[in-house]
Amino acid sequence: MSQSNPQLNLDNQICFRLYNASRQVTRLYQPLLKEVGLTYPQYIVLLILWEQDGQLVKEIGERAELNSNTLTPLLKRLAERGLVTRSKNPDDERQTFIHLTEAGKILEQSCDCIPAQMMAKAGLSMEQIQLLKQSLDVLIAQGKR
Amino acid sequence: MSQSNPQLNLDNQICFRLYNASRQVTRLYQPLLKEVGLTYPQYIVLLILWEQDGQLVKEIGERAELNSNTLTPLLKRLAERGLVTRSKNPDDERQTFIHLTEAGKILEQSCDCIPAQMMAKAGLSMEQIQLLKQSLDVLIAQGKR
DNA sequence: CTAAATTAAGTCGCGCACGATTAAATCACA
DNA sequence: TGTGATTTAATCGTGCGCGACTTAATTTAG
Repeated sequence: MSQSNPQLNLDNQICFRLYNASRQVTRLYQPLLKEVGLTYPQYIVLLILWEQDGQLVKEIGERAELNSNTLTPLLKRLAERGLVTRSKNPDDERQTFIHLTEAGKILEQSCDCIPAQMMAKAGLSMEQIQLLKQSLDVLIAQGKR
Repeated sequence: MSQSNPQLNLDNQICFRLYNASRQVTRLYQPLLKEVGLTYPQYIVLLILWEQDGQLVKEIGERAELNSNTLTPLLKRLAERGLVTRSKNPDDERQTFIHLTEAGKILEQSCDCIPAQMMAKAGLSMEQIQLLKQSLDVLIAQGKR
């Protein structure tokens, strides 16, 4: 151990685990998402739209914690694939509404089985899941202060 | 709730929290890392080198769970900033050794205070940290199966 | 001893993330 | 009513992540 400061040790660093765990989970999703031709962030955005269709870019951004510099190109790709439409709000031309197309709505059914498959892959008990959720929510809340 | 499948609901999805928490933590690090001019992945790689200097690209990759297609450009940037050197192993010319420069070693001292500051920012108890680590380790292990 | 297989690093292309900036529309209010 | 401030989306540049591939060196198997 050439480490002077034990706190710098990677094994003690929550940051490193979080960074890796997040990428591992994305990798776990990949084979499932590949079947429906979606990337992980695209899937997140569609989850938001399946929850509530016809949202503004800003509203999707607040839910996903992503800004227009990430969302605009992503949404354009979803539009090119015919999963969503992008239309200006005539009452306020600064705003862009995102609506699901029929294809986008139908895709929800194809994704129905993904959460259950992921739960199985993750290998966590319901109890562990609950604890993990709580800890992550604290971290997420801290970032917003 | 326009949601047919309750498992698809974002609030129930661990994936979404993990994805957000990971980015939030990166954002929490940013003001601290900006002072030393590092990105978050660069900091991770330097943590690995501060733990053990003189590693192969492959070894760093195993520790960080990153491949050469991510590491090579990142290491080149660190080399351009004079924090590491890249040198072929004369005994096996396929391999590239990464060594810290003096500047790279000195930078460790500047980063000494980062873990403690992050612990304060994260707002988690030691108990919560331990639980979080355990859950994340399970997820990370699942990804490797 | 050489041909095939393996290994390590690098290259390429795409899609995020995100800071910084811009442009346009709307709002506030003097 | 005009004008400066604010809001919203889009644009731009940089740096990851990662799948797919290439290149070069080394190992192995026959």
